[in-house]
Amino acid sequence: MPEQLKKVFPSFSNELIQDIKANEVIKDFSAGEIIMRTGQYIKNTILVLKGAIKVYREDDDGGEFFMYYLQPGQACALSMVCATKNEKSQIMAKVVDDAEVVMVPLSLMDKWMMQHRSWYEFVVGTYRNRFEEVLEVIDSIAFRAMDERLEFYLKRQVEATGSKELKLSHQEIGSDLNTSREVISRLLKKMEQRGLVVLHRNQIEILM
Amino acid sequence: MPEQLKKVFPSFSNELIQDIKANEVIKDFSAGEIIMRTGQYIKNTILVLKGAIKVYREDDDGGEFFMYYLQPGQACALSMVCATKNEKSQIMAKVVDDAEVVMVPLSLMDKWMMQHRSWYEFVVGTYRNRFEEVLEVIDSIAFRAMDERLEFYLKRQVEATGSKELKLSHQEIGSDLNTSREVISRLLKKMEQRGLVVLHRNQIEILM
DNA sequence: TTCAAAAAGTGACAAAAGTTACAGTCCGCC
DNA sequence: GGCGGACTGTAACTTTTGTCACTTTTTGAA
Repeated sequence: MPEQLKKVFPSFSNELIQDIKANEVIKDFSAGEIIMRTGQYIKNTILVLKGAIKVYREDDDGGEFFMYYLQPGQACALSMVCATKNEKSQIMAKVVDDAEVVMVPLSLMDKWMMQHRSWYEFVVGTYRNRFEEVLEVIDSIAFRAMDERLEFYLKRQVEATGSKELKLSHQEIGSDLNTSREVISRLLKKMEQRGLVVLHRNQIEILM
Repeated sequence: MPEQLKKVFPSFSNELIQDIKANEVIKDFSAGEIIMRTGQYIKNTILVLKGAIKVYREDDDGGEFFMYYLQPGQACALSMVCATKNEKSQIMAKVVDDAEVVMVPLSLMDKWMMQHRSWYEFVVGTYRNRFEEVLEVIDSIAFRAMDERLEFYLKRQVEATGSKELKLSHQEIGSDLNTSREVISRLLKKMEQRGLVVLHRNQIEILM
């Protein structure tokens, strides 16, 4: 297990790995499970060892808006700055590929920040990367119309999954982008006509 | 001057204040000036002593999308995690009320994080607050139509300026929300009819 | 094999937002 | 007091997006 940690988080120092090992709880989640709900109290920082997790922002009427993926080697930025306070989660995290995650008690965060240079750098880097990713999401919704937002969304899925065969239904894309299935179907058809994608049932082949 | 720092940043320890004092450069900016441009290299962390600064996200075609205010006692979150790397600014910051800011060289960031508990807590808190604010901005554009986005925008202006008399033209609101002046005029008129605002030239009186 | 549910295609229409065009109003300045 | 520029109001129109209704296709389970 420490070998796996070291492999997935190569920047961590050996002492840090030891410390994590001494305090870790490893949990398995299967696809479809919800790791964290909006409003729930955050007690742990989450480090992803395996699988894929989609992070959403929710509104009051049940809408879900996709923000980013958590992949192996990454961590939930928000859970890292909740400090000791009784902070509630501002996001919802859903497992899409069977996942294995390390849960680190929040109480250790501050200590490790001071003790472990590699942890400090990881946290700061995580924060910066997430912030920048969220800014790009803002760009797409603030400046772009739905057709471009869809392209942006598909490109991110390709990046995140490392595959050009996306296993997604029009319905799922629609709810990730907070629009309707019909709109997505319409736009995908146009993209197919432009030669950017090939459509199959439950699968989209990206040619871009 | 150290008194002013202590007053505006009451959580800072005396040692931290001394350290800042030893390294600070204080700069004045007048309304309309741009403190930071998109793509510019970040060399300093910015602490606001006085005035008001609006932070924008820009797109390639000259569009500007308002994200949040920087007020006295606050700092630019993004400039705090740029670390030593040659990071480029992802945002644009425009002074709207004559401002006085402390510029702290980025090179000191890491050191202070380790040395000064109160700096560490300030940075982490800044990060959390900005992230949460940005998430709310995402909510407004992802889930809400323009009429509700406008209300959200006006409420934030009231909060930020501490006044219910907003000195804003329809044009400025339109470009902050990345829409046209006409749309804003239309929606404001409707809000006036609903009794939520009173419209004047270059000024909106908020009754909510 | 059949049947129900999920997925996808599509036309028709409604609503929201963006665009164009122009008129009226207020303000500071000469 | 008059002039030019910035600000605001508004009608008419287009485009984009959302919604409704219905069909067809595919898949998996009984």
